[in-house]
Amino acid sequence: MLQKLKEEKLREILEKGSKEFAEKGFERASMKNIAKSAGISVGVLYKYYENKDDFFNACLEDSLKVLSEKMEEFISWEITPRERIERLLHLVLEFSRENPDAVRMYHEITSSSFTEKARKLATHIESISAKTYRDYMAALKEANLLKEDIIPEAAAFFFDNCLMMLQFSYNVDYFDERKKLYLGSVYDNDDVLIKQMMLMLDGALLRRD
Amino acid sequence: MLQKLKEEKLREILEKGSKEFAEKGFERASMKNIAKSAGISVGVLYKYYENKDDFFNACLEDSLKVLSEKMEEFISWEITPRERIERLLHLVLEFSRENPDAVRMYHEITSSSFTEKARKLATHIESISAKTYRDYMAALKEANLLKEDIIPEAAAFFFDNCLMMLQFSYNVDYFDERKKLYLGSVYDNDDVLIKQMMLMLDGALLRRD
Amino acid sequence: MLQKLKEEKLREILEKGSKEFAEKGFERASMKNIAKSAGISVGVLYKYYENKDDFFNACLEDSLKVLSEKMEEFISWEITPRERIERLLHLVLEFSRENPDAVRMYHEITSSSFTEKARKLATHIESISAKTYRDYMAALKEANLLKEDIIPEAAAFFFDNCLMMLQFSYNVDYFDERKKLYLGSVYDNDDVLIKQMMLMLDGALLRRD
Amino acid sequence: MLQKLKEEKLREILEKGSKEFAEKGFERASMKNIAKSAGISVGVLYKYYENKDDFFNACLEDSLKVLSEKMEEFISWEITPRERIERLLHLVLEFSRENPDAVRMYHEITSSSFTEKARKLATHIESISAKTYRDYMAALKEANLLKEDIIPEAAAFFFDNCLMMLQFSYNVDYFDERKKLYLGSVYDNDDVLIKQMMLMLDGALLRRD
DNA sequence: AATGAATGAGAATTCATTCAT
DNA sequence: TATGAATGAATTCTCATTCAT
Repeated sequence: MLQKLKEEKLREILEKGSKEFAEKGFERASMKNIAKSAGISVGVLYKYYENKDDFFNACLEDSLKVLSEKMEEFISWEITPRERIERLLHLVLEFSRENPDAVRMYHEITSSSFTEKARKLATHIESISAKTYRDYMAALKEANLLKEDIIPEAAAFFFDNCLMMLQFSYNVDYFDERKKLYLGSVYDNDDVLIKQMMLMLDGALLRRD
Repeated sequence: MLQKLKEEKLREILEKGSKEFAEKGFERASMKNIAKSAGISVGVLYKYYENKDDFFNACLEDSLKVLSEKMEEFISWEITPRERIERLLHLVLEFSRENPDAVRMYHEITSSSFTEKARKLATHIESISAKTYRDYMAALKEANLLKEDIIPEAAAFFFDNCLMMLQFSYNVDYFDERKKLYLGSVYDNDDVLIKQMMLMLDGALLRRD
Repeated sequence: MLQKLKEEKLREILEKGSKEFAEKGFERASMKNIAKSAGISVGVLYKYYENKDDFFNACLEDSLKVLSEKMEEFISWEITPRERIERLLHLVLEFSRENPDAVRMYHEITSSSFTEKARKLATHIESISAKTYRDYMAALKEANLLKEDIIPEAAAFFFDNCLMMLQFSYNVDYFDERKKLYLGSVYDNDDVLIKQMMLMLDGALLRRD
Repeated sequence: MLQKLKEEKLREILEKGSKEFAEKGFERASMKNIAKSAGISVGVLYKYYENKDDFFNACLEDSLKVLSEKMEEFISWEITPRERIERLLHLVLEFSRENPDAVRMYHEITSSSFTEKARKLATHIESISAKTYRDYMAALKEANLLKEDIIPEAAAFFFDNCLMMLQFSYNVDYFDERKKLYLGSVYDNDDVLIKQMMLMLDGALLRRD
């Protein structure tokens, strides 16, 4: 019972922390604020986490855990390449919608001057998706489904770039506004956008049958 | 003469400011540092600019000016669509190489919690490229060169997303490391990457002739 | 049995407390640390003692108790004045060796800004030795053994000063290093130092026979 | 004029700092308090000094400077050994009276857990007086004025111990009260005490002529 | 007009003390 | 009764901004 409560509290602390970091960025986020919004005292924050950096890493790790779990699914699907791309696009948007702060925190660490540890954490996640996508593209190549002339690694990079921008576009304020600039609020229709992305990624990567 | 001197000084101030902001991010950048590296006193900084935010905006504006100038060229070229894409990819990398701080500052404002003014400034630039790319895609459509089924606005968005990631990949530390994860240092060959991007963008956007 | 256990525990608490206070000084000593090293919770510490000050006083009192016991012995010895001085020097060093924390805590309260209570406690001990030494010097005077012209009270003060510095020199880091500065490690020989002190105290206080 | 003002201000800062450190000890002294009592903002304190430790060292150094200057005089006097001792006793009291905070700060660092730098500073001063006194005792020995059997180093140590206790007794609250315990307020007469100390030190160290 | 010393609000962090379990 | 998690006041230190010189 006590354990249960603790876990719930810990969860709330991480969530409120992620929220603050996602909204304000590392520097502008305030430990006092986070404590307040999580309904605890600063002391607790420093009981569980050594310092602000450490706490940020914990929030980040917590946020990215979900992401890497999703990634693992990706491999297991037994579907055609086109379906896979489509499903991944859906997955990405779904994840973004459910974990906006995760995406925002992720974007946050792409900013300059971050702790070694935060960097490593993010790079770890990246390396997972990098491997996943590279393997996938290599498999496509093997199956003669990848366009001739295209290097699998470059394809994987291109593919992830597109997905990353998609995520940012749905969660990071700046990119969201930018998306509207391009698509207007008319096309603020996820299905249309996904279909379009599908078409372009298909054309970019896959051999015409 | 005095005017001339001032302008040069102003130039240096903006450059040194952009450098500091690009390297350390807004919060970690220090007004004192900037003044020092520009060879002036903080007092002067505050004579020209109301506050840190205001000065950041000035640096950003200065950095992005070059970007929007380049953009205008884009429209004037009289070349085939494929050439245009290739040339743009080259242009983007060239710009990145010559103005790394511009790209980094640009990336900086994509971060959370920025001033209204900085946002507007960036949005202004974005709206220029958005219009440019949308017009271009519309023209392609008109000329029946854009792939059937593809909405020009979505194509423009997709296209700019790719270019943006390319810029970040060449200038923002985090994305640079990420690029290496995907491509390894083996493919750290700009020409190969550009050619690959070309192939994919071509396949994504343009009708098969 | 329970009482017995408690007493042992109390003993350990006081000892570990004295150790921490002696090593780190009042401010840097941590209640949590003390509790931990005594194998209890902070709650218990605050059950027995009102606050840090109060606990410090208890530790001090405990440490100084031994000192005042030793002092009482001093009076009972039936020996010549010279023997008495020599024996006291030995006693002081012995005490210092067996109760380094007591000496260090004693030194600690000589520092500025201590509680009224701690002050009173120490003053109480001091007043015992002051009386003891003054009585002794008065007795020497009576027996015409004290040097002519010397006021017994001044002699007692002088005598205790010497003993106090001796104690500090053997227990307080700073004074230990200082001792080495004067005597070098060559004379880091207690017997020689005591003999020398003897000679000087003898010459300072006692009438030439 | 500007320089003059600065120097005066600096002087006040160091004095107010020394006062606070002398009165409350390092830990209890508050930078905010010190700034306030010196009529400046905390920022100034941190402009001139890196941190609290650094500022403490500066205060200490400033306080001890006077002490080491006085020490140098000691060597130059051309007087008889007995006169020298007497004059030194006067000097010590005079210094104590004029620089009570210096003595208190000095006593403060004899407490546990101090910075390496503060330690070195104090040890430096100590080493000067150690050398001075040892040389002096060696010279006395040479001139056959030191008591037979007494080792000059031990004599120097003994001598400085007495002087140190004298200083503490006149400046550090605790030792001041202790002095009264021994001497009562009746003998709170410096001249008498000095004369008595003279007699005892003479008897302790010097050969009977 | 230029300087850079001074200001002081605000941030991170610590730790004696309390109190729910 | 014992525990140790939680509290929050207090402390050090930073840095954008001001303003006397």
